[in-house]
Amino acid sequence: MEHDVLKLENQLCFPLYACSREVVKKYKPYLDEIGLTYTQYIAMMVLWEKKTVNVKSLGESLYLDSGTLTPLLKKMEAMGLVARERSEKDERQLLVSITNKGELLKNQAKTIPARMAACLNLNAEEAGTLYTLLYKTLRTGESS
Amino acid sequence: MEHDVLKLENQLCFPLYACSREVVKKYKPYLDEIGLTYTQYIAMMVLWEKKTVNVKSLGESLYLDSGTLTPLLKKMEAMGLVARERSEKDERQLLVSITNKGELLKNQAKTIPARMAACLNLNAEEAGTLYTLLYKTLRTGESS
DNA sequence: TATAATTAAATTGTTTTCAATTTAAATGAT
DNA sequence: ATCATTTAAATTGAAAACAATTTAATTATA
Repeated sequence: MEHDVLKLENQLCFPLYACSREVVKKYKPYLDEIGLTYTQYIAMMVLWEKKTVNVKSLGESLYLDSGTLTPLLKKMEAMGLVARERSEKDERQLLVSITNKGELLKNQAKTIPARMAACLNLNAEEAGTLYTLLYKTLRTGESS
Repeated sequence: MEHDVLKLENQLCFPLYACSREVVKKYKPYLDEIGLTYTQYIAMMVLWEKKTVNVKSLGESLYLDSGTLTPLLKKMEAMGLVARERSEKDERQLLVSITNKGELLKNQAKTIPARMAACLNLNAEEAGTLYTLLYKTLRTGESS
């Protein structure tokens, strides 16, 4: 009865990986209602809060790089949710700004968090603990 | 100072999604040493334990479907890590079996979990709590 | 038995993600 | 001022993941 360090059920990373994908999948029906993918949804969250961000800082917020964000933002621009324009102060930077249409979407989105939370059957304390541990892990070696 | 339910920092799903990707990225240098991707690595874990599984049950173990697994397993077959053959009892099923070469890889892999754990800076209690909460969330609505 | 329904993989097409490179702009050093 | 370095996005190419469909085999039903 050895403790096998390579057994799937003895890993911490695996439930993290699987849980993340399953939870994102659970969002799909709600996000379909407002025409967003999960990645677009979290990008909109940043924009609902900040109104304008450059790609770099959006990427830092979402832990995504320009390889992911550039096509995502072009599609969101085509959907009329954001505008993209170069910074005048620094032409290297692309400023992404929320449009009126993007602002209006927030009204339709605001019921989603509560409906999702209801899916998860964690109580408030458990959710808080999970949140804290995930952010602690996320901040590990932020330098990478 | 309203509590904005659509603020990124008020979400539980986001650190889950970001943390999962960051942790998988942390595996990369270790997995590169043995020539596996993360998905191949967790598939190997199931095979190191079970020796033979069909695609369906492998998918249930990993929360992945044949659309992901078929190309993954074909590549792993080309790498000589697994063999693929139809079940004689039920020709619909494809049996995936570990090869000698696949078995040997376990020796090289066995140092990985401890080295990864050292990266995460969670103590044993925190890791245990996180593990439990992730599996609780993962099992929510297993019917999906 | 014949037909319908179900199941398991594979396939197709799309999206996401990431690594690595490229391009262009800004900054720093000589 | 010139050249080197750094930085920000974009691009390219590959892998991963998923939805939806297809194919073939099995099981259930009429």
